[in-house]
Amino acid sequence: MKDVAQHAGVSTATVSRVLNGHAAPTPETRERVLAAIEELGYRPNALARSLRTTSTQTLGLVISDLLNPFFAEIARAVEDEARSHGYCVVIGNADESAEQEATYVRTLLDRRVDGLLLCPATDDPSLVREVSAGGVPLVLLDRTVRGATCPVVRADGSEALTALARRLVGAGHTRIGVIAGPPNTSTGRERTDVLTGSLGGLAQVVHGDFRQESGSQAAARLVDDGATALVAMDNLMGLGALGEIRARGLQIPHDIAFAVFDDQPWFPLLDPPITVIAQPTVEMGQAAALSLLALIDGRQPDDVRLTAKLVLRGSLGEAEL
Amino acid sequence: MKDVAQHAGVSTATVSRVLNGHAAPTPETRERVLAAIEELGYRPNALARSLRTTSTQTLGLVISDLLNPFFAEIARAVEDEARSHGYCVVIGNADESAEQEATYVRTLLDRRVDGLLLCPATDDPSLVREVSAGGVPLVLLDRTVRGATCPVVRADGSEALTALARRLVGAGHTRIGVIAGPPNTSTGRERTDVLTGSLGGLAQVVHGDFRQESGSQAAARLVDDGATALVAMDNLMGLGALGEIRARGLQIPHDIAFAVFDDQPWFPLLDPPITVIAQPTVEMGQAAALSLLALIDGRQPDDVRLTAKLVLRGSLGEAEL
DNA sequence: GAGCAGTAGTTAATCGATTACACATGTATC
DNA sequence: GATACATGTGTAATCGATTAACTACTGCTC
Repeated sequence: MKDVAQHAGVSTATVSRVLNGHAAPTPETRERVLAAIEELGYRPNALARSLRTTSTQTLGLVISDLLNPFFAEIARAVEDEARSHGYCVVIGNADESAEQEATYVRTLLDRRVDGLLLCPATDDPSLVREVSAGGVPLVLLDRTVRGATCPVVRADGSEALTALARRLVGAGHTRIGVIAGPPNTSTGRERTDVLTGSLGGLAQVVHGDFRQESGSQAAARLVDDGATALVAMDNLMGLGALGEIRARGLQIPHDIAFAVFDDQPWFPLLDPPITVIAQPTVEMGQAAALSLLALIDGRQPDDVRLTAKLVLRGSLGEAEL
Repeated sequence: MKDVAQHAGVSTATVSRVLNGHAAPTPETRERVLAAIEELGYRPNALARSLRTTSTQTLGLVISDLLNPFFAEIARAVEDEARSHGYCVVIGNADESAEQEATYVRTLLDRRVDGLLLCPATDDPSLVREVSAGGVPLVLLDRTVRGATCPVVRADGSEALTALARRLVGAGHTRIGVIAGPPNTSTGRERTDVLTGSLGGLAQVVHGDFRQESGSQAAARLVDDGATALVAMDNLMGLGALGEIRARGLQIPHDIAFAVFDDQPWFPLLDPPITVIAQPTVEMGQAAALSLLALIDGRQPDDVRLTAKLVLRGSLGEAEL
């Protein structure tokens, strides 16, 4: 910057004003400065700028697993929305581990992100408190924590789950296997509670960890126990369950009815196509980014609840008639 | 930091020394400083530190599309490897657009990443030159550019493609549809060249853009033209092609043989499971991260070529006998 | 022509760390 | 007891920007 100033025969203050579009400099000076910038190929140092202004134009996003297409889609949406507002997004992968999540959150805070989007790995509010205590704008995404005091953006699957339960019961299933998420996550618990609630005693629950492997294991146990219908509570566990079903040579829906919470582009390609509860991922990402930007802006956004929808495709068999 | 120093009754220099594990401070002073840090909940400002040290402990990763599981997996691997070396990764989404790619690269440079991993959207070397001119360590990943002068990490699918071609020809296919990537990407061109080369005149090529929609369209055209076998050059176009095949009610492999470049966890779940050329994505990500770290370290890593493997699963029909 | 306002630009403090250099103290050596 | 050397700590410059406060100049009014 000093070089540019010298080159243009002005002070660094003037260069800075040109850079930041301040009113002061004469069109003529402005020209000279811009020419010097061009000539020297100067690019401002964002670190120095941020240090001075205490704004990094950066949002932090900590998610559980980038390999989970659900989160990838959310990340993508957040990123798009943020960019269109002039913000960058730094993504952190917590790998469903509370410890790694905490590490990442702290790293992001150390780098002075302007705000943080968090998909909490567990119910535990301590990390959220820590962030709030630091005064950093925070929005929770997809999941919440006990006694959360910050805006939350999530999908509401109750209606869809109730509808799904009604169909399963209506079709005469009496042993319905639920491959649930971890009970210490809000999504894991709530979805399962709603579904088992509506199934009134017909449900058998096995908890997984939102990963493929746990899906296969849960499916194996539930099928062994005589389940005639299986509902997986996220797409990765669904993938695992489908693998197990296939490995056992079971036919959907003839031998077993099947549904997944979370849609994926390849579900319609299976035979039969898989019935799902589709979450509005893109909207969730957008809404979360917007809430966070509002918070950064000093406004107080409301919580957002978007509805997930039941999409019938055939894998429930007669339950879809 | 000043507060901590005051609290511990020392100067900021000493605090800094404790923080950075310098030899100097007395165990006793160290204790006092650490106590003060603890008490005040002090966390060092990474911006200020980076400004002073000119090192951000951050790598930039610019990929074409986070929604493409291939890149998501790579991103994940890069991130893991980087973290284990004490580095953070900032991911940028170029969305297969050269322009957005350039924007992102510049943003990352402005933030003074210590090194950059780039999956170039096109063959054009100008962006790469710009980065190199800036003296920032750079490694290309998955794709290369014309006359690249920096380390490149990629998968070599020649052998697998040749093997695939041999099988298709051997099984008597005479109109083989190739859903190719964009000709202005190295992967798009090279894969297609190798395959069509080994198919010796039996290939019909339609270029897509590595996205689902273009896959369906290409598949539609090729099937209309009488193709009895289809090869998609990446998983998203493969997804699109499968959709089209299904929409037309064609049976794999009876009506049409099918294979995809890129494996995905759900390919084995289809009926029949899809034959693929699997790329070692995790290894690619790791290798790229390691190469970049080496470069940052002042060493000169070699190019890395990992081999992609043909995985036969049944979707080629008699070609797999 | 003195007084005032307005404009364009400069000087220097500042953000929060790191670190070369200076300084004070204690120990070993002759 | 003077000299040298090691050791622990403090002082202040520095990284590259932003910006409040100030200066210099022009032009206008009375």
